[in-house]
Amino acid sequence: MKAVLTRLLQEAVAEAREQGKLKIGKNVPIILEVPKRDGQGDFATTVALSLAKEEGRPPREIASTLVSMLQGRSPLIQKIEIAGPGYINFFLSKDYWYQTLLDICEKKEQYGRSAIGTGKRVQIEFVSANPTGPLHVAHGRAAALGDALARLLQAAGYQVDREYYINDVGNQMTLLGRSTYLRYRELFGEKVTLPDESYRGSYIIEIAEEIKKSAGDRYLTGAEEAHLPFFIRTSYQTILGWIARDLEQFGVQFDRWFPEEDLYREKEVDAALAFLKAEGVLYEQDGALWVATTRYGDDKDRVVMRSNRQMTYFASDVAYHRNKFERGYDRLIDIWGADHHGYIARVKAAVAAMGYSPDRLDILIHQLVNLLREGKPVAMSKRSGEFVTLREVMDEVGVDATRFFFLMRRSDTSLDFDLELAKKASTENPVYYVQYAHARLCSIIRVATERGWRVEEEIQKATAADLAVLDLPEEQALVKQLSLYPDLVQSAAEGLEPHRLTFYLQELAAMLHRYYFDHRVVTEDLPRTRARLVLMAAVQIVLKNALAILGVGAPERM
RNA sequence: GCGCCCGUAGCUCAAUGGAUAGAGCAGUAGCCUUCUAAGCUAUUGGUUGCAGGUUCAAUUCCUGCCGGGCGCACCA
Repeated sequence: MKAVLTRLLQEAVAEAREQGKLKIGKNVPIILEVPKRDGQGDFATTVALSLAKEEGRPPREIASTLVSMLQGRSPLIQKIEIAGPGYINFFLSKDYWYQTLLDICEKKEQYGRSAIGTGKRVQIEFVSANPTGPLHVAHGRAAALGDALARLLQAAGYQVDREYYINDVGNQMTLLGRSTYLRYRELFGEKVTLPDESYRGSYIIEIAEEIKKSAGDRYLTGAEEAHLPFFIRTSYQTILGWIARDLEQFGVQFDRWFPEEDLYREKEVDAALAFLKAEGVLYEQDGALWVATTRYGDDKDRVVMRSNRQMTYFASDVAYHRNKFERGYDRLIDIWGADHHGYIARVKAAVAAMGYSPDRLDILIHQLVNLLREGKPVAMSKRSGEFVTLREVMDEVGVDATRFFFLMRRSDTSLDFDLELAKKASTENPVYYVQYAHARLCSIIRVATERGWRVEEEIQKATAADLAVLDLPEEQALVKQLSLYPDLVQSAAEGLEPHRLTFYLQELAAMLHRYYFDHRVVTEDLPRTRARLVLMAAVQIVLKNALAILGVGAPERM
C-alpha cells in the first residue's frame, strides 16, 4: 500500500508541476509513515513540509494543492486530510482492509514476501568459530542472527547462501593438537605440565580419552612431532563435529563449510596477493609484505606476510573475500563478534583494493551476551576453559526460546539473557507470549471445526462483503497491524535488522490476546463467526510467517 | 592517547529526520460458569548523559565534553 500511495503522490507532484502549480518537484523523495495516533489517518506524508522552503510557500498551501490532485484517484482511499503544520493524512477505505484480509488468506505463507532482492545473490558468513572448542553463548547469538537474517533476506526475494568459515590453519591448530596429545599422555599416568597457551577445557580430555579407547598406547612412544598431525586432525574433526551437530539442533543449516586451508591449497592467497601487487598496493618493508590499506581508509597499513615468511590471518581474509566475490555474489554479509570490530576498516579496504565496491560488503557486529540466572550473572571464565556452551543453554531452555531471546535486541547492543526467565511459561516470557497467541488461534479454529465449521472452506469462499461485519475498532486495528507486515519485512531486510520482527510479534500477540479476552469468535451469529474466523486465520498466518523468519516454531497446542 | 559501538521510565529495551518519545518487567488495584488465566484491565513512572550546531522539524544528522563496553601486533 505504501508503494501505491508513493506512486500516487509522485504523480500528483509531477502533475502539479506540469500545471505550473508547483515550481520544483523533480525527484521529490516521498516519505510515508504510519501515524502514531488515531485520527491521523492510516498513512501520512510530510512532502509538503519538506517542499515548503524551496517552494517559498506555506506547507499547508502546498499540501492543499497536492490533495486536490489526489482526490478520487483511488477507491482504496476514503479521505485525505491536511493536518498540523502540513501533514497529508490518508484514511483508507474499509474495502482496503477487507482486501488485505482476503489477500493474507490467499497468499498464506507467501504473505509478507517481497521482491526487493529478486535476482540478487547474497552470502551470509556467520559463526565461523575456531574449531578449538565447543560453541558458547555468544556464538549462539551470531547463529540466531545470521540464520534469521538469511530467512529475512529470503523473504525479501534474495537468493541466500549461509557459509561457515573454518580457521583450520595456523598456530592455534598446533596448540590444539598439543593440548590433546599432552592430555593423552596424562591418561597413562604421566605427569604433564600444560603450557600457558594450551586449551584447558575438559572437552580436550574427552577427546584424549576417545583416542586412548580406540588407539590404546600407540602414540606413547616416538616423537611428538610424528604424532602431532594425528592429534591435530582428530581434535579438529571431533570439535567440528560437535559444532555442526549443535548448529543443526539449533536449526541452522549451512550451505557450505569453507576451510581456510583450501585458500592455501588452491593458491588463492598467492593469487590475491599477486593481484594486489599488480594493483600497486602491495609493498615490502622491514622484510615483511604489506597492503597499503590506508589508501582505502584504514588507519594503518597491514601485514600479510611476516618477515619470517609466515602468512597472517589477514592474508587469508583478503583471499577469502576475493573468493566470495568471484563466486558471483552481489552482496556479502559478515557477522562478527564485537571484539573484531577493529578489523572492519582493513577488510573493507582490502575489498576496495581488489576492485570491489566496499558497499557490497556489510559487516554486522554483535555485542556479547550476559548470561543471568534470576537476575544474577552466571560466572564465565574463558581462561579456565569453563564457559557456558550453546548446547547447555539449548538443552536447558529450548531452541525456540533461545533463538527468540537472542533476537530480541538490536545486535549491536549487549544482551542480557536470563535463563530462568527464558524457561518461564508465563506472560513474562515473550516467547511463550507470542507462541501462545498462535496456539490460541489454533484452538479457536479447532473448536469451530468441532462445532461443524468447515473453516478452510469458509475462508476460501469469503468475500469482502462477508467481512463487512468486522466493524469494531479493535478489529480494524488488528487488520491494520497485519497490513503493515509486508512493509516491516521489507524494511527489516533493508536494515538487516531481524530484531524488529520480535517487537512486531509481541505487539500483534498483545492485540490478539486483548481481542480474545473481549470478544468471542465462535458464536450463534453465523455471519459474524464466519468473518471473525477469517480474521483469526489471517492473524495466525502472520504470526506463523514472522516466527518462521526468526526460526522459531509456531506450536498448535501448548 | 587513537578508533568503533552504546548512554532513552526504577530495570531491560523500542522508536525509516516528523504530530503529545513507546513496550515489557518490577510496583499498586482488579478480572476465570467462556474458543487455552501460559491470558486480560486499570494505574504510577521522562529535561532521550551534558553543551552547542544543521533543519520548518533532532532520540535520530554534525562538533565538543562526560560515562560504559570493545579494539588498537610482523597475535589468532
